[in-house]
Amino acid sequence: MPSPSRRLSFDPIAEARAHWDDRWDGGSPMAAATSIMRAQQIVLARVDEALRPYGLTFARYEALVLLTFSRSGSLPLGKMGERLMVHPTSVTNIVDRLEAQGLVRRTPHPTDRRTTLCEITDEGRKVGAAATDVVVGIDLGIAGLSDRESDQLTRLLAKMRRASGDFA
Amino acid sequence: MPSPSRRLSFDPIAEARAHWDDRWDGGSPMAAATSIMRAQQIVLARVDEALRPYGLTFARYEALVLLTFSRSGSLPLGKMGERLMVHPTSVTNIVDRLEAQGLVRRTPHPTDRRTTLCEITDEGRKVGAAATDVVVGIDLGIAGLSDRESDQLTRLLAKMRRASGDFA
DNA sequence: CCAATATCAGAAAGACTGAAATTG
DNA sequence: CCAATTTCAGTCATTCTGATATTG
Repeated sequence: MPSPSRRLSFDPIAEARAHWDDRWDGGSPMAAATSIMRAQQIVLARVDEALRPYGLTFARYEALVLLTFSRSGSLPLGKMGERLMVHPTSVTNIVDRLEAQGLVRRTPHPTDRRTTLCEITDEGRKVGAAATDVVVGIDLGIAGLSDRESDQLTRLLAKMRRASGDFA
Repeated sequence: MPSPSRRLSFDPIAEARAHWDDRWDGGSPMAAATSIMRAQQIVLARVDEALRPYGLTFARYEALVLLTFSRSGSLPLGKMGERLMVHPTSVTNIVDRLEAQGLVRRTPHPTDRRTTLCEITDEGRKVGAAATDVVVGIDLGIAGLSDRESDQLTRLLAKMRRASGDFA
């Protein structure tokens, strides 16, 4: 449990919003940005807790899922970094750990010998599936929203991500 | 800059969503949770970059703003931890650094001698205001949204946070 | 004696910089 | 010779656990 997080009796962001508007312009984006930061803490705490029994962090879990969803079950490390938005050296670290757990293996790229492929193992698929069962089973913090609202949230964040250059 | 992050040619979450729905229920909350995680990376990267000239991280900046907005300009460390959702030892660390920068000072609590107050200094108010000018000036990643959409986003996330026990 | 508060020591995970090795 | 890919060494900031001192 990352945060002892006793429940507050009020919404700290709504309160801060009032102060923002008193002194600065741009209260809307500021409140939205702060909301994103805080929501992320909640989601991350729950997911990491759910993944702990599997020896996975959210970052490693995401890598595993990415490989599961890929056509060949393998991807160049560089591609993984792009998709997961992580530093090249962090990819190395993530794959190191997954490989030590036997969930992925490094294989040479068939044509480009500079690149290394990361391939998910059978065990990796098993663990990934089991972990996903747990993750979809817990309340991700999103449970307070209907599917319609969840999708609306996803859509708004997609618009924001697109404008930020996350994708085209 | 945390992520080299070349722009992708597609939305990775929309793509993953299709795979989710093929194999599991609960695609909506999963996509929303993943969107939150990814949006946070974008916001954090931009804010941290903007704050670097001031020697502040987002966590320390938030602490500074929290004190600025407080009535007396000071708060017990424990209260700060609750508000910022950080571990008690992390509060100690944050305040240590802010104090070393001369932006806050520790003062004894008038009645409860167990607790320590963290008080913002004049310099802290100055730096906090200057940093805020920069933060509201940059594109937080939210610029792709109208104020109306930003507020909608904030509202959805507030609903989610409330349901998650963030506040009552 | 118990609870709350803050701190400390230590460990761990993560992310970054800068450099190197290999290959296209 | 330059660019791309990955790795390594090292550092740094952060965060957690467990323990401790102090006080209510």
